[in-house]
Amino acid sequence: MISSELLKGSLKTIVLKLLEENGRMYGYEITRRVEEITKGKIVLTYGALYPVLHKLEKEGVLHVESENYNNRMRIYYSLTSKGRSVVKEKVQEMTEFLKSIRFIIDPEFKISYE
Amino acid sequence: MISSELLKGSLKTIVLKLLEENGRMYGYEITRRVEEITKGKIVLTYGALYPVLHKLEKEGVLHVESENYNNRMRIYYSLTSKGRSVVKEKVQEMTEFLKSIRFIIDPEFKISYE
DNA sequence: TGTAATATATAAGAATCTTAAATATAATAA
DNA sequence: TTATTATATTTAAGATTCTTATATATTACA
Repeated sequence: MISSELLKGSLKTIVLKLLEENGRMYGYEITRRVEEITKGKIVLTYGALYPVLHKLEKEGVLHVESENYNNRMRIYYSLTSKGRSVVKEKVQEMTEFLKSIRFIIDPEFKISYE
Repeated sequence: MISSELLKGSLKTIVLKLLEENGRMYGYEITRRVEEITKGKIVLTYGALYPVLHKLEKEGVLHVESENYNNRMRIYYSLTSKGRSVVKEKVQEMTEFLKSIRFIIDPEFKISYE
């Protein structure tokens, strides 16, 4: 499993991108999906995820709908129009970051890339 | 330029990898090199870099030599034997992280990869 | 003579994440 | 039937990391 240290800073981007792909999701579902996609390598903790969801809602990036499913509360999140533009910026930035890190981590990559 | 938020957690790995590649470097040189490699996209601040170097020294990961160059103090850092094994772990972890993030950020990548 | 570049240090504060505990229901296994 | 696992969210305390700002000092260049 990937140490949480590396995860710092990328949580928001992960959440927003998943919402862009899937339309709407609830918190628990997001953690499950991330584990599934990364084969257990990235595990989001609830203590990190839920506060981020609340913050993104306050910022007008996410829209919220509470629903009851089998007597269990589910709070669905989806992107607002602001959210759809924020996710594009975040993904662009992440892509630049991935490329930059690869230049450092894997110098061979840089040579073959240029 | 890449927001510092994304950088959180990867600073140590960047520093250690540069030292693995270059043998020994001083702090200021590390910031210059990172800017050069990433074409200014990643900029390390001194307030983040120097404390990390001190910490890695305390942990026995870095070896330190002070030298005087043109009446200017330079503190050279290089990997200890422990450092050489730590950098391998860190790079391995970073590689897994990059791959996992790409699975999320760029779902097309996942399809073509599997 | 002044400004930019070189070179390191560190304190105060902000932001983010971890850990842990709390709450509650449904489903499954023993 | 009872215990455990899975589902679902919340939030507080503490740790960690990074930013911002300030301090110090020399060399190079305009």
